[in-house]
Amino acid sequence: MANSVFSALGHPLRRQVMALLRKGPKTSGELAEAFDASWPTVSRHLNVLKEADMITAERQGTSILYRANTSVLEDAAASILALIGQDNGDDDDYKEAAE
Amino acid sequence: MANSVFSALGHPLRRQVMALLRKGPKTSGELAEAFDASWPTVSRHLNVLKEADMITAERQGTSILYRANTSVLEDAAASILALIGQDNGDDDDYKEAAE
DNA sequence: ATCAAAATTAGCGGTCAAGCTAATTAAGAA
DNA sequence: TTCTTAATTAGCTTGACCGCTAATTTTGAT
Repeated sequence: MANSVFSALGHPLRRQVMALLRKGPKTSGELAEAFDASWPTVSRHLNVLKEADMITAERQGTSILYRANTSVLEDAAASILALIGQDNGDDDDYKEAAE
Repeated sequence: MANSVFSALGHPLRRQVMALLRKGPKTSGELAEAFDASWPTVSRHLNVLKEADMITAERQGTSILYRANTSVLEDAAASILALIGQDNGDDDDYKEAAE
């Protein structure tokens, strides 16, 4: 969902995780070592990304492999562009519409 | 900056404000009436958007006109696409890089 | 069964976001 | 000046987020 994806992107560490995963899957340990933050802290950020469906986790023996889910990011970019597109969505009243 | 833009997009009311402003400038009052939230609440959301440089405010007599700043959203969309692009940014170590 | 490594969960303290009502500023009209 | 309307700021409460250390789970090896 849009809320969780944009909120997840709001933290620089999480954007950097996505940038790292762009180049291929990585284990939690590899990701944790790439940052100054403690391992539990990185792990929690990974969980935020997973909740937003931006990454997938797969057990690989003793480690867990994370992969980026690029389609969610494509959708996010598209929804931003829709916000500034000229195609007219002509309703003006958002009362009761907020989640 | 990326942090504030994505965080701002994390709230549905703020995305809806941007969607409304896509169709032309509006006063704070017009925006406040479009939502269920109280006027002060909407006003604070507008301030978040302004801090993120996503809108501009201009006094117009007794009202204040808000306009969308589309270039910031274009940049945001581009930076998401960069996160999933194939062009190789070959550094793997984000230690000390987090803000 | 035991041990070590990988990773998450629990728990704590501090800060920040979100909503409201009430009070205050700013501008224009009478 | 005084009054009304537009909008923000102030103050408060609630809940979420962020970082850490310590404890727990899970897997695989001995």
